[in-house]
Amino acid sequence: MRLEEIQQAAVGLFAQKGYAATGIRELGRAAGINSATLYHYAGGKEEILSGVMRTCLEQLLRSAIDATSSSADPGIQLARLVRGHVGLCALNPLTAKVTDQEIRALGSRDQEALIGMRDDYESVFAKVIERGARTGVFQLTDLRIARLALLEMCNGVANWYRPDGRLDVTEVQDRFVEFACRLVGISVVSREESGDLPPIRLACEPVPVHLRGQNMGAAG
Amino acid sequence: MRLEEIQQAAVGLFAQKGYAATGIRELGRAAGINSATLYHYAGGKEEILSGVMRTCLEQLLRSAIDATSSSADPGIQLARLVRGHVGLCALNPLTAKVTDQEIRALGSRDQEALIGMRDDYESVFAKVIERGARTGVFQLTDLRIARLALLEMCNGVANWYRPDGRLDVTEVQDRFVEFACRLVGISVVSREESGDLPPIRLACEPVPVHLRGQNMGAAG
Amino acid sequence: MRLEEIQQAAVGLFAQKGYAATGIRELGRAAGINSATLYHYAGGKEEILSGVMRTCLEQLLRSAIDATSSSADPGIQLARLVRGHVGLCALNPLTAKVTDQEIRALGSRDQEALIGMRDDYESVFAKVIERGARTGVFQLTDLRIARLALLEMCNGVANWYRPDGRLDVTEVQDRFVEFACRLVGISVVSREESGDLPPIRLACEPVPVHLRGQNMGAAG
Amino acid sequence: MRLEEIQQAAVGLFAQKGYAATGIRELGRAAGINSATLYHYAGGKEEILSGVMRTCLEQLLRSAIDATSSSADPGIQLARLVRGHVGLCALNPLTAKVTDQEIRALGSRDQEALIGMRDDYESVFAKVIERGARTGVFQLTDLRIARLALLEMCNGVANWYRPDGRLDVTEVQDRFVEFACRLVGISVVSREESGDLPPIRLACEPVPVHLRGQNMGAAG
DNA sequence: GATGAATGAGGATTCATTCAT
DNA sequence: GATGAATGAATCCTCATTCAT
Repeated sequence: MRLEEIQQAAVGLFAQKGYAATGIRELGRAAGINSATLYHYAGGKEEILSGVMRTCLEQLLRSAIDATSSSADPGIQLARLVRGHVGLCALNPLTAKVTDQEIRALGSRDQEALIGMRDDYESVFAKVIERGARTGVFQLTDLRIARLALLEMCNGVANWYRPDGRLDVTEVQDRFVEFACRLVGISVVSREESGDLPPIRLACEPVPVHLRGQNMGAAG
Repeated sequence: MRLEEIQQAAVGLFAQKGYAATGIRELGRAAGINSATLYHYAGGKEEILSGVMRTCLEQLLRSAIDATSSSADPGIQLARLVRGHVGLCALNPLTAKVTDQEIRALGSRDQEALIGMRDDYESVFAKVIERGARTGVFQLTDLRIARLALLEMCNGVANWYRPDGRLDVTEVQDRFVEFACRLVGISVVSREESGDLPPIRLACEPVPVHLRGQNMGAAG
Repeated sequence: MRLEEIQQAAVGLFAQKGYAATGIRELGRAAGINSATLYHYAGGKEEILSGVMRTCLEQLLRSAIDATSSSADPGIQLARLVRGHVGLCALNPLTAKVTDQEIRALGSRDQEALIGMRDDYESVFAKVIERGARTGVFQLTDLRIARLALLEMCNGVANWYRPDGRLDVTEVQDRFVEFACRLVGISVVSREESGDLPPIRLACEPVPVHLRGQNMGAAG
Repeated sequence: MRLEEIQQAAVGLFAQKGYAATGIRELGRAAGINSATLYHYAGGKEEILSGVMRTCLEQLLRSAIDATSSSADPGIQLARLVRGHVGLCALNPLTAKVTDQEIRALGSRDQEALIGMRDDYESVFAKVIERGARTGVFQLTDLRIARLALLEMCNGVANWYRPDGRLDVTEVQDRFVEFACRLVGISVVSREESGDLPPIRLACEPVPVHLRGQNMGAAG
């Protein structure tokens, strides 16, 4: 689909140079089309950004619901939340980075909606942490600080992980589950208990170089 | 000094809207001067940004050297590094955020120099972690991931802490020292062992509203 | 063609006010388009200038080669060079004036290239004069001074000749051939021997008022 | 005197970059003073230019009157006019160049006055040529073309002659007297008949490098 | 006499977007 | 479906000039 190619090009540029510093002609060039054609498929610069962010946040929300629905144990829930978040950030680092950093670029309409989604997502973490602490499972002094530290740590994955690097996604997920468990003061949740959430590649994430041409038909 | 007022106004806007999305007239308006006058004192938009970032990174580097020079214990060194980093991020959240996110906006000349400083800073963390792991003090599987997780977690403070909020800086520092110790698998380093580093307010950090006018003479 | 209209407007203004004193909005207004549109067709102020100068110098070079290729007699060659140069300056006075005076306004890249072309052109004169003097045909004491005097005299035509004035181009050419011959100390070369070079109007030369609308279709 | 230093700096820059492309701060820097101080002595950018041009044209006019007052012979008068003009252009090439090229930069008030002076000067040439032709001494077909060719040829000296070069001023004057005589069709006027006009260095002409420090007191 | 500070106006250029083709 | 053409608004920055010190 043409829209997704445009989104991929846009995510790549937005992640690298920032939304405001990326020109619409530049976007078109990266997508291989005229900048006017871009409006036909994607409807404008801001709409591209909001579409990408919505895709990302929807997936995060779905992932969070999955993570918390199959077990009532706060430790397992937390581990699965972290595994899902880190998985998404590792497989879609550019999309995740853009989603995390460019909300400010949106007009108030989109901004409010997306901030709402992000708040919904974070409140899933907040509730798990709260229940873990209240039931005495987690050893935490300040729940809000713990949640923020945890989320920032996980978000950070998007800043340095690259799918074409030496590290396996699962490896990184394992480490972050371990960090998260230590952070809240529980023993590490095993991969068996936290690991059946297949990480998902978003359509808007640019395809890394080492995967280029893999699933392309005769057209290319 | 006029330059510092300009830097404060700039940091405030850069943190809120991003460097690229902030206009020079807007900067002048925020600083209470004509945009042309701004060039007289600060020499241009990019120079303002690079000056702010240099100030911030220099302070971080100084802080890191202090943190690692008074004790050879990796745990204590790590705790002091974290305390210093979190202290700076908490007292200067906007400056820290801008420094963390806008390196890409600089020309290659400044960019290289500042990336070099940042790398120097991070390598202090890397060395402490490496020694802690090698001596069997820290319990870590992958040192690089641990360092990145730790740094991102600490950097994140700049994204949510506000000096005019309910949280005390010291409180946040304590929590993050605790998180860091748990992360590397050691028992928590006490405030006595990690805490004699007075956090420093940078001249370029905008003065929060609740502190405005506090130390101003009759002139204001 | 749009580019040529822009060049004509530009040459008119550059000749009148100078390159540096001519604004880009002013250029757009004179060409009947928005200043941004001007970039679409012409690519910027300096590019307009360099394009005009290149056009002019290329024509001069071509003319000089023609002038020296059909006869080996230094006197005839000189007469034909002068006839060509004066013809171009008379038919394209504004373009010639701009080409002569605004090299300094260009960046070093274009400047070097165009100075090279001008030097090539002048060396054609130099060679003819040198051969004329060496063979005893010309009576000259200092060849370099003679060449410079001759060229400046001819260039000057662009400063005062106007195609819509009372003087015929051919008349001016005849006078200058006469002057040139006297200058180097030979008897005047007849029009038959020097005159079969049709003077050429450059596309970038603004159309004088008295010729406006002459060859324009219904569209205008 | 301070004004003359400023004028010298200005003439140097105006000749090199053009009036419009020369900044007032640049002027100050070249003169070794603050741009605000420059207003104290010279009264502004345009006033500097008009002052320089007036100095130059006044000298030319004086020289023309001298040239035509001591002999009634058109040939001798012409030779002396040329000798004077070339002498001034050779000794003050930058001033002469600026005077010749930047009238357009002035406001209408100054412009009219200076164009008037220039016309007065050129009419001296016109009258001599007219009388030479009417009395049958000069062999000319078109008097106006001859005058323009002659003047442009002489003006051109300012474009290539440099006082610190290999050529002697007197040598150049001799050559141009010769050219002028040939141009109007008379035998060459001897140096004895045309040469007792000492060329004058204008106060606004920048001192060439090879003469620097020659007449400077202990102050420098 | 000399200057740093200050500014409104304007410099060239790029912007996101629309529209006729 | 796709694009070149077109533009008003905005970009960063420099301008010549004034003035209080």
